[in-house]
Amino acid sequence: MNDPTPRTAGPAEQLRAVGLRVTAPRVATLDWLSGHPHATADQVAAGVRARLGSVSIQAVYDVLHACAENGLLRRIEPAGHPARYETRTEDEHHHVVCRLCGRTEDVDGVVGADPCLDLPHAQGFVVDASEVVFWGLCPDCTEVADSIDA
Amino acid sequence: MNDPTPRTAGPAEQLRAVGLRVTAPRVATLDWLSGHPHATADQVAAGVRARLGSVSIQAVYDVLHACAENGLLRRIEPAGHPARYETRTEDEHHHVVCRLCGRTEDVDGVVGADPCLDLPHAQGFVVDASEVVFWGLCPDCTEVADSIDA
DNA sequence: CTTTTTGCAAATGATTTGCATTAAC
DNA sequence: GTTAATGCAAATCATTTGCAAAAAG
Repeated sequence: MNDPTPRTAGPAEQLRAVGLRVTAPRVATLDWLSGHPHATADQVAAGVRARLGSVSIQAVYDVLHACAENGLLRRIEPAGHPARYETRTEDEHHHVVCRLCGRTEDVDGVVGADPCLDLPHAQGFVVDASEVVFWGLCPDCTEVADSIDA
Repeated sequence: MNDPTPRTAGPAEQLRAVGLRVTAPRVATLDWLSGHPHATADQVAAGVRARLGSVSIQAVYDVLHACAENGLLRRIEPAGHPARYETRTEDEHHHVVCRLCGRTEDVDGVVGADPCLDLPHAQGFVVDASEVVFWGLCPDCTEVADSIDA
């Protein structure tokens, strides 16, 4: 109960824990994003505005950037699509991305602490992270693609 | 000798094989890129201009796009860095990318036809490709980072 | 009351697009 | 001679930056 940064800490506690000021846009962003994973900056802005009224898109970018820098958010940047953000930062999981609409979903269990992705050094690089993206079509876009082919 | 599209087909043959017109910018791009993998559009433009004289950057983009569309080039888009291109399209290999300078190198053998990356379906998606990027610092940037920390 | 955030406007960087000109086939 | 590829200028899109005003600690 008195754990300074419990697993289920609210946005305000999380922000304080990493030394960021607690502001309405930040709390609203973290809170909204926890219920809407893989949202784009625009979607976050819409969600935050629904709660707070007008918030500039630059402020949203600043919130997302500050939180990502401090480990409160994870940023996903699928090639050719706007970046997406999620609050799930604890575990290593990967993503499936739709080539057409950019819809992004989690992929669990496929690549865990897999030995095949352990690579401390390669070509003299000091590697600190590995990232897996699965590309394909989401259910909706598969339908659309099929109806065009037919 | 008479194989219409031999493994080691030159740029011109490769272009004809996929039904693209053979032009100087295209041949020069494919040829130069085969000796300079993981180059950016700007670098390709510089390389092509060294051989042909003035070639517009838009023409280079068009060449890269047309060739990538037709399987003659592979495009790599590391988050936060300009896209890079390579002529190695036959096999599934992955990449290490430097967080600072964007330098990109091949990673072989680590993730091949690995069972852990086989995923025909996920969340209802029809998956057609998986991509692995290893993030870190290249030898040069590691040195720079160390001298700053010190 | 000091420092960080926000808002607004303008800038940036990579890439794409429209259209007339030129070159491949 | 058609059709596709180039050059040039202008546009686009996501994101960043500079600076003054407002809010957090």
